[in-house]
Amino acid sequence: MPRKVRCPVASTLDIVGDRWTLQVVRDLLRGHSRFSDLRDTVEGIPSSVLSERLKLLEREGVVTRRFYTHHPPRAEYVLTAKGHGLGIVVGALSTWGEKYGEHDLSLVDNDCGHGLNVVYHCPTCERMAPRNRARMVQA
Amino acid sequence: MPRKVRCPVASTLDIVGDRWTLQVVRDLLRGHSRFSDLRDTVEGIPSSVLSERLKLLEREGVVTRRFYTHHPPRAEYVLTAKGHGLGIVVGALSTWGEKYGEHDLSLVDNDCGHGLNVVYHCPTCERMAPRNRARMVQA
DNA sequence: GCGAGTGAGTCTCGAATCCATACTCAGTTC
DNA sequence: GAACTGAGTATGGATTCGAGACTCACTCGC
Repeated sequence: MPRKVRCPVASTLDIVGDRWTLQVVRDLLRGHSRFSDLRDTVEGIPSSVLSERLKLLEREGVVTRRFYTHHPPRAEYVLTAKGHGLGIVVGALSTWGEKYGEHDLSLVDNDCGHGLNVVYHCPTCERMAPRNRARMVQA
Repeated sequence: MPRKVRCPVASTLDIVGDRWTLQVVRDLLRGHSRFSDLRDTVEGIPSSVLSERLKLLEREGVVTRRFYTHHPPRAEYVLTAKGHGLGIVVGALSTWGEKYGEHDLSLVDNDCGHGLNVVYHCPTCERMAPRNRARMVQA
């Protein structure tokens, strides 16, 4: 139960603030949707933890569970619009990780094939904002 | 000890994948730099956890510890360039949190005062990329 | 029809973290 | 010189994590 009104960073971290959840979201974004698929692609996750995280994400409206077979119950997990919104968080983590380490995955634009960054953008002025202009303020 | 070469999301989460670390970074970005200051602004953090996180962040080159008084040793923590790079991650969490809940803080452009978003950007083509064009690929 | 296999989890239990609270230590202020 | 402050450390019970075994309901090959 989150406290009444708080910092949006804190309340987001209540949901995704652990080592695994955003890796699950990453792989859901990449099109993996079945339990066993996620267990294999999210390296090192115990199935008990995966099971818990998926339940939490479902409660929070980030994924929906859909049965594609009922008779042996076989579920797949798909991101809601809210869940897709977490893509940019995963992208930001990826961008930072790519910059400061060597990895075998990277984030690219599917059209042009170039590497992508994540930047601040003011939708009102329709322009990008440099990082040092971003401030958190009391509403 | 991170395994050799991995997903940049996973290795970033090795450092910041917990409930507190990105809240500490958020407040460092807002200009809070002393231990007691952070303990008060990061709501609910136990001082032992804050102490541990700051040590980890220092080891990882995200913050540096600087003594502004030696005689009673008084330290302050400042973000490195690497640490400032995490700002965009905090921004992305904030943007998502603001969209899906009520809060009393929000992320704005310091110049124009409008609310900020976080978006993908291709630095090569110098244009923004819609979320659905972002892909993680094998390098 | 029967044994092996598979997908989607649950169970168990020792190990690692977390968190609240108390405490320390070196000055500083009243 | 008593109380306070800033910057942590220590302790110990509660919680969560993680590896692996287990379950359950089928399906497939023979």
